[in-house]
Amino acid sequence: MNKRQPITIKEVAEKAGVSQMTVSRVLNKQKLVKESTREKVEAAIAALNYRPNLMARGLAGGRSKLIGLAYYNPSPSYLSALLVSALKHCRDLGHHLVIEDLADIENDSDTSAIVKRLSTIRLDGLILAPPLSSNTALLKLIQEFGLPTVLLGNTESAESQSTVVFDDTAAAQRMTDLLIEKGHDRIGFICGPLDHPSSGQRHDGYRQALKAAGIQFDEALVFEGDFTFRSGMDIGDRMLDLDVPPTAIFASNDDMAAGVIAAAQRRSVQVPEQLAIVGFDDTAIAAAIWPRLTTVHQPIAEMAQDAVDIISQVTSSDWNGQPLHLINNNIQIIERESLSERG
Amino acid sequence: MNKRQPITIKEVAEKAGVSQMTVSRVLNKQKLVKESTREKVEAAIAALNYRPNLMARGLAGGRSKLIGLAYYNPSPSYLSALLVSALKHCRDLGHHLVIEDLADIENDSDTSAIVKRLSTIRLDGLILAPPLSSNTALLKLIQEFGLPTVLLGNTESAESQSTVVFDDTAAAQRMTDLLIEKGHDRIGFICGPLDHPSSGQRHDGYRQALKAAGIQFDEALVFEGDFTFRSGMDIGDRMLDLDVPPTAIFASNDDMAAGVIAAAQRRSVQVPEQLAIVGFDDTAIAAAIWPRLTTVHQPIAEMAQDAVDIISQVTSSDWNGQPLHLINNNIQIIERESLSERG
DNA sequence: GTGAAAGCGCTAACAC
DNA sequence: GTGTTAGCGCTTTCAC
Repeated sequence: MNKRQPITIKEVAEKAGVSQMTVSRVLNKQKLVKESTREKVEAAIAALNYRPNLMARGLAGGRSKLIGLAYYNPSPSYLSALLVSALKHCRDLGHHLVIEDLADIENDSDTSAIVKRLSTIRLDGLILAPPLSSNTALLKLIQEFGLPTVLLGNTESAESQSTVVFDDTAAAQRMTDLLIEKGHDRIGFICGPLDHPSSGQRHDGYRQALKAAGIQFDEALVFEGDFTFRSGMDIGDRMLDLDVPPTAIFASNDDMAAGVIAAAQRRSVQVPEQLAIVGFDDTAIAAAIWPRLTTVHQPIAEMAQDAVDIISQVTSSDWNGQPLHLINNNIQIIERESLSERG
Repeated sequence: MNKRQPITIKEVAEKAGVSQMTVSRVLNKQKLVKESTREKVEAAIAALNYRPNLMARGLAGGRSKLIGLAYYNPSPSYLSALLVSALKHCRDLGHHLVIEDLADIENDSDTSAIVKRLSTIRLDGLILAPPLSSNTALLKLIQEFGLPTVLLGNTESAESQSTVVFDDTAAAQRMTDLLIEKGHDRIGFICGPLDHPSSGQRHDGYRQALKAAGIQFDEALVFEGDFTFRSGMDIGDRMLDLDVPPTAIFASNDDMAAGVIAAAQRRSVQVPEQLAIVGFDDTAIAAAIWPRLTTVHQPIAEMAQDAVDIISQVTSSDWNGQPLHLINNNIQIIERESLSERG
């Protein structure tokens, strides 16, 4: 068909018998166009099968319709969940997602290299997944650069940038409560990497629940993992090697919980009869192992959608300049087979 | 710093005391610039911290530096592997990845809507993940549209579009050989969805290996799954309910193999002692369960990289117009705990 | 409510 | 080797 000669706004204007400007107005859904004119233009657009050129729009106007999503060393399952949802919502809103894997962000010069890289694409906005969202050096550079940004997950810093967060503390507390309710009082905890603020918060939630239940906190039952299956398995082994092993283990994400299950199965410890194991996030892996994980459902999809919405709003002309802060309070515990009443 | 007033090529040209064109040549690494001039320009670029504007480049020249990656209903683990590698290679080559989830591609009108959507972004090229790469209606439309495309995974159609494929048949045959070698002769097979050409090929490889070993093919041992964990678990249950269950099960991907392991564990069938289970792909889940999966390593990362390379080549000026066809023969079986010598 | 002119930042094609 | 002249397709003024 239209092999390498795409229809332009000019041709649409001619066909509709109006000026380019009017077509542009229709395209941008501006209100100051007479209904009959709008219809004529829309007919011409449809007839010619016209598609606006994103590049030209980006150059001339402000918006590029491109939203960046940057991450660093994510858990694959978290990333997929994030991507799929962000993508879907972008599509609905007519945006496109540009993915940036900020793999080599180790020192300050890397950080500025990344900002440079981001600045050649003319992103309308940027979504930062944890733990990037708490990398203050990066945040500062991006802000200087003036790119609207949404921070995902808890961050200590940013009042000045929009955020979408989950109440990790409350969620971890709820999960620990459940464990206690099921009769456990010797509960191991696997913490996430400390560069994720949510790691500390999940740990806090765990401790608060213990305290509320009058259970003595035992440092020997807390280990730090790195969110990988592998680390969960290693730590599971170490916990089971303790003189008095825990009767339940709460891992700060599903991958590590799956690792603990593997460690238990390898040494024929029955789950959940001899050892209950619970996770956090409710990503795909939680239901893809046996026994399936009881886990905290983190509404990653909703949060991704909110992040896209915020960029979309911030980009629009009627925007008061204030950053938005969304707290997602949709805390749910998904109960599956990896936790049962303690016999 | 440069809040909303980015440096342009003009300023660089002034600072370096040359014309915009010369700066442009340096930017595009063209050879016809005197070394001393090039150095001057590069110094100016560095001093001003200049970043070219992608939109302007895309509008003026041909290239947008944007590569699309489209998929439909992928297994999350396959998708992550693909993404991570494609992303990394894009970065190395100075491209950016635009992800398109073609979720609602069910009928022909959806197909053309998608092509329209793709046409507003000015993609340099498009990578199609299976099973999109064998959707002939989509392929035809994209070709008419004239967008350079790389098809990932086996496709029946396309001689006219570039491809990057894996020898699924040979790989499945090798895996089946291994199973036979370990003493199995009653081997269940879980086929993938039939809209993936590779499903048929993996099945072929399985049958060819049986034939070569003189083992009678038994239709009752073949089931069709949909690449999900869930379907693997269901089919695992059905296989174990057979009057004479298989001693080994070969699933066409890792997620389904993990499902079979879960089904076995749920009914306390020992893996691999009572039932050996092997998968295909060697995605993250293969090593994230216990026992870990023996599986065919599909070089997804290499293939993604090749796909990006092809787009990059096809985009460049010295391109003879012929589609490229890469066959990846890097077949490896990763042996882990889910398969052992039959006792 | 609509149109005309100008130009966003860059590169193609041609000069010199 | 390098500079000049035109646009790429659209949106922003600012007229009418």
